[in-house]
Amino acid sequence: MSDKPTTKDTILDAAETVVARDGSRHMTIEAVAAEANISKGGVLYHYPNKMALLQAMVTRMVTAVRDDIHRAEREAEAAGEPALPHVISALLLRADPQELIGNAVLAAAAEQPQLLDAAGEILAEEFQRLSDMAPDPVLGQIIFLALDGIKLSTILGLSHIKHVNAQAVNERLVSMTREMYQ
Amino acid sequence: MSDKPTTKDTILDAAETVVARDGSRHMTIEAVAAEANISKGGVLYHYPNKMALLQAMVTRMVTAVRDDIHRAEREAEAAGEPALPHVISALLLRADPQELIGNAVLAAAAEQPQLLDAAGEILAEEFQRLSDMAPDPVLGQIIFLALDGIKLSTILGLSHIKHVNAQAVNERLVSMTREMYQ
DNA sequence: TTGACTGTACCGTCCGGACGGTTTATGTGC
DNA sequence: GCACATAAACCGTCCGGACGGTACAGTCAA
Repeated sequence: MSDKPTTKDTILDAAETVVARDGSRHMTIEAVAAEANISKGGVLYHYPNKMALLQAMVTRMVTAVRDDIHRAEREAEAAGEPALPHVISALLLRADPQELIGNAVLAAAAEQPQLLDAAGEILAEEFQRLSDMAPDPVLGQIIFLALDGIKLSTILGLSHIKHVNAQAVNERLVSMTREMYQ
Repeated sequence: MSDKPTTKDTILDAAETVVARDGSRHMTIEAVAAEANISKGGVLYHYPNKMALLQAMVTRMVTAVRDDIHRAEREAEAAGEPALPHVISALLLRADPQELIGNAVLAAAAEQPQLLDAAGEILAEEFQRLSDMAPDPVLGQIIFLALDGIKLSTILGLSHIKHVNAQAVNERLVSMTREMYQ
């Protein structure tokens, strides 16, 4: 089931690669096709127009994040532990191929910011729900915001974190979460 | 001296408005010109090409942030207090016209990600220096990351914060900073 | 036979940028 | 106070190239 990625996913991967490397401005259908080793007609066969491609990029990202969250919650429940620390470290350790996921956000924001409205709603509800279940909801929010800061500045190439001991920051975020439960 | 904004600044404001409203993809020289009530030729008189315009947007943003930081540091020194809490609340309270500043980052990332390299270096050094002077540097980093999360998700229209008591988060970030010094 | 493509050609539109004007502001000499 | 010069600020138009999208004939494996 996980052997060969579908062509649709190959195309989405290629699109994210192009965005990360060249900027969303240069994410043209032709460029995506070339990156995916597919013809332009082939891309348009799977996604009838560019909007559909962007929508698919955003949807894939949101569901990937939500699945990670839910998986971490199930693991926590199975272990009889509070969910939040599991969720935080899951989100920190996300094995995004080359940190690519999230370039979907850039591409969508570039073409039409409203494309992100639905995604924003879903993620907002998710994070609201999670931080509300923390003993200290405000601190929970702050931790999620720090996660956003890490991810978004990485995507944008603002290298705050590069020079920093990222490992220390990660560990601290997890331990801060754990300490709320003591 | 501060009566009439220069045409150059009017153009930069217009560019940020367009990016925020229509997406960086639609930030064309014509669109910027229309927003600024200037002709296309007029824009190209002040910025010889689009790259120069983008560069100016980024530069203005970086210097604005740096100036805010330095001003807060001077105020803290004058009051004989530690700098960090002043800096944090200054950055939180930035009176960006409509939160526009920072769309420069989006526009630049869209056209050519390398445009942000220099800006990223400058901001990284600044934040490194600031968090190093905190009693707990890792916590300082985390607080700065939370600031990034707030600003960047606002720019991208990901509305995590909207539903949240933003006031409470802000106050908590400041008080967390203060508590480091006790 | 069908679905998943390839390849090429083409159209309409948009955009960056060049260019040649034209107006406006600022002196400068008398 | 005025004529004039000069440059800065700005306008309107045009061109070449790129891009999104369409169309369609052909390939090829299952």
